[in-house]
Amino acid sequence: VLRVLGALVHLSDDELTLMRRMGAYGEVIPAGAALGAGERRAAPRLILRGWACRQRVLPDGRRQIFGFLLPGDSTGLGPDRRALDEQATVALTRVECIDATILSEILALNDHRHDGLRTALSLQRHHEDGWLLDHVVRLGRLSAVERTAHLILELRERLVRAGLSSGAGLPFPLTQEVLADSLGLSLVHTSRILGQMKHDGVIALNGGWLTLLDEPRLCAAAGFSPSAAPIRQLRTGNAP
Amino acid sequence: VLRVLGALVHLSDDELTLMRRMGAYGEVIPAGAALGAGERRAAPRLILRGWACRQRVLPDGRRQIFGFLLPGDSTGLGPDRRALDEQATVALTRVECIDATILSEILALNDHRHDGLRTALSLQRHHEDGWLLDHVVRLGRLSAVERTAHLILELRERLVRAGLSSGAGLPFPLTQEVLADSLGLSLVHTSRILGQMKHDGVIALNGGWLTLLDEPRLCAAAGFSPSAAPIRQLRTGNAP
DNA sequence: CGTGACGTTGATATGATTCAACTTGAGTGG
DNA sequence: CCACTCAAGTTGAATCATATCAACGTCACG
Repeated sequence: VLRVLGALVHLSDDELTLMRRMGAYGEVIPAGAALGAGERRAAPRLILRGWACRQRVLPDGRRQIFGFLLPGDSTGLGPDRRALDEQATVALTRVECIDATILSEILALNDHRHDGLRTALSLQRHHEDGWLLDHVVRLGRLSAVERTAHLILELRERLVRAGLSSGAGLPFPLTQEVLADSLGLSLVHTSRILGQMKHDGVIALNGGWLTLLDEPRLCAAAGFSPSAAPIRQLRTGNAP
Repeated sequence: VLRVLGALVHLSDDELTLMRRMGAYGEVIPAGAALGAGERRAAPRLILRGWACRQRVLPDGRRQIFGFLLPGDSTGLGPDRRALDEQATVALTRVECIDATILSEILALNDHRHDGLRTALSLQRHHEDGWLLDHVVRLGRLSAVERTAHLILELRERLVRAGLSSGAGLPFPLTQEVLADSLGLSLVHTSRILGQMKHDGVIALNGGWLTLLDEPRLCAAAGFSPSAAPIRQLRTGNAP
């Protein structure tokens, strides 16, 4: 599963052997537990299997999920501190991952032989930042259906790249509560939206597996289609 | 105004002279215009005066603002590509800024004499990422009043650091439309929220100047107060 | 055969949007 | 100096989207 990362972003040379040796630092985190819990400063980690999310919980219990970590994704790896990496990371399923502290130190040496890995990881961080921006747009400007469809499509794309989805179907271990806390919706409303999408024959969902039954319609529902709504003028004034 | 940046983050040595020389590359951007419009790839820029924002516009005209750039903030400066820097940046007021292409190239040389500047700028990027995460929480989990109050407080803190606010009042050149597109609300609703806050004597707003009349109440409204709402249990099941 | 996690569904409440009208104040040009 | 225009803000009424409350179904697991 680790070659996922290599394949996912870049060619690599004897970096592969380095990565394989990292396998020695594998660990397993049960669903619901935090990655790096109990550590003063969470160690960098590479996810081999399972899903996790980055989240923040408000004092009154409300939760907001910033994004998801899929197999092949990493956290804490990279030269500089990153705000996302400082948020709590929680396993949503059983997660198999690698403590990449050593890897991080090796990369910090700036050995040219590891340039490939460095750029690969930096590219990944860049992607994650991009997804975060998409997330902002979802939360700020998309309707509930649009948000849901859009997130599904994002996850599918990422899973396809990671070799975990053929395109028409994808593993989908997310609880509706998790989905809701990610999309900024209530649990109940999320359930209704999903129910509606199933009823409309756009998706099917059972046993943690999601199937795209009508991809064009799903894409359209994601809202980035042309002429989804009449162009909203930016304050036209009271002219005509 | 530029020493704002120096004071804002870090001590510096003869980097100051470097920065002063950068003044030669000053430019003025009228309100409403995009920073870096017409450039194939937007040049790095340092803002001396005025406000700008990073935004994305959907095909159907909806707009989402990711965050604001205040005097002392920069865009495009730093070793690696950054997703935020690749979004459109638009001047909200008349903006005086510096084309920092040269500065960027100088910093890329990794001359140790400029370590201070590099870390200062990297810190700033880190801050901006943090604000983006706050923004996600606002959009996803705060009510309209909470969002508004919270954003006001964030802007105040930043302006205080930049020496542009004494704490009780701050320049506030944002249109209600801009505010709405930032907070993920409609223009009309934003107007009502502001009106209500004024009516309640929490803030006063005129002529682009915002005054905090009742800071404790504003902080409370920002929602991060204890017991703002009954603790929401995470799916308690149907026990009692 | 309880118990708890997860999902679904209905009824109702509320927060936010939309549409539309009306102000106000700052230019601008006659 | 006044009429005109336009950007910005305000307000009311109707409507819609989403939240909340509450109940119930189902399945897995001890």
